[in-house]
Amino acid sequence: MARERKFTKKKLYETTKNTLLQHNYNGFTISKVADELNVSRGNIYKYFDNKEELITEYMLYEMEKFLVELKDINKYRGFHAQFDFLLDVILEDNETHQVRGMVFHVPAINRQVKNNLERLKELHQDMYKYLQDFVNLGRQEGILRDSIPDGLILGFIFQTVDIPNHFNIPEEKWKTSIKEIIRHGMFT
Amino acid sequence: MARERKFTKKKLYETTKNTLLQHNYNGFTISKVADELNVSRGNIYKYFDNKEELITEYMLYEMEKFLVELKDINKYRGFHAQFDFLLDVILEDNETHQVRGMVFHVPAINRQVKNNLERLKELHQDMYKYLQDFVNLGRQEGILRDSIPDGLILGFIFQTVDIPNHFNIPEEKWKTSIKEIIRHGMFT
DNA sequence: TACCAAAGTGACACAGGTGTCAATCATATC
DNA sequence: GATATGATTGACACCTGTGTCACTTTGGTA
Repeated sequence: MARERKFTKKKLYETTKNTLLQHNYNGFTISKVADELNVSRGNIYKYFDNKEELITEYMLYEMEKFLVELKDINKYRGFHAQFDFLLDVILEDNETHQVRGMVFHVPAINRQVKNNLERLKELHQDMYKYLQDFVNLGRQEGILRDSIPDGLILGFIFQTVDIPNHFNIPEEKWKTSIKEIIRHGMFT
Repeated sequence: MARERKFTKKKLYETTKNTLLQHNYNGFTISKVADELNVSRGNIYKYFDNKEELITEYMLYEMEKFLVELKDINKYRGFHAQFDFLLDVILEDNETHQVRGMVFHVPAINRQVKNNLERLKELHQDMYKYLQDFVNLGRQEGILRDSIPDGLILGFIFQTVDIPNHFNIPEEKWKTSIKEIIRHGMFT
């Protein structure tokens, strides 16, 4: 029918993610993405009207992927098993969670972007429902400290997985240490 | 002698800090700072040749202030007392620590900025000396878990104080919960 | 092999930020 | 009141990124 595309949607999203991680929302430009893909800027505008649409659509893609994974948390019985699963999932692609925080920087410049942002908000609420069930289970089983408010429990988990591994501690050691520190802190 | 200034250096630094927090390094512009101060852009260039100089000099100002506070850690005897002091200091102006992370985005565009960045690196190392002594003390006193590597201990503390308080938990409750969770985790 | 639809390009006008500088303004001091 | 000095401003030229669009390229199909 027509010419072959120089990049797939997946490759484009991957580049979007890397560019966001490297330069943050404000340093993100279509030019950088185009350069990275060895493609002209105009080409990208064939698929996305502006960078806000590209970014929000990439975010929807990531968020939907994450929710599919997260749903499996209910396959696990007991809080301890769910905790282990959740941490594995989050640690696996913690980069995604860094990107998620940038949502607040995206201005709703038009109807399309506005819709995407609203849909993202919905997905975010879905995510919180699963996580809240998880926290409730922990409370029921008497595993989570009563003195720590719900808002801090989840904030704590998401913040902890983003600790930069500056000293390049090996991945397995890193993961088990992170879990241990979340469970029992750093004091003996 | 001459006309009165429309803003003090302190006020300028304060605005710089707020603008950085709100827009990140890449969204930071001299225009925004000037607007905030109700002053013309050109006026700010009388005191700083470019935004990199403004930002790095502001960072030096904050870092020096922080180090003066941090030095007092040695007035406290025993790891528990030092831990309590350190967390109070960091939680007090945790915004400053968010800004510190932006150092890596500042390009060394000229000699002056390069010097500032080098000086910042030195101060950062000074800071780490104090913190490493603190960690060593915790190890000596057998309070810190052996299984958790040094690199994670400090990363953990700095990351934890940046947890966003989305649910507006009252400050005192927040602080004590943060300390508790760092000390003993969220499991019973 | 000629066609044509989708993929891709580069040039254009525009928007906003940068850094400079001559001109203007405010005020302490004489 | 005149004056000198430092503060402040706004206009200028430049740069980078944006979004658009007419045009070119590619390759499957009639």
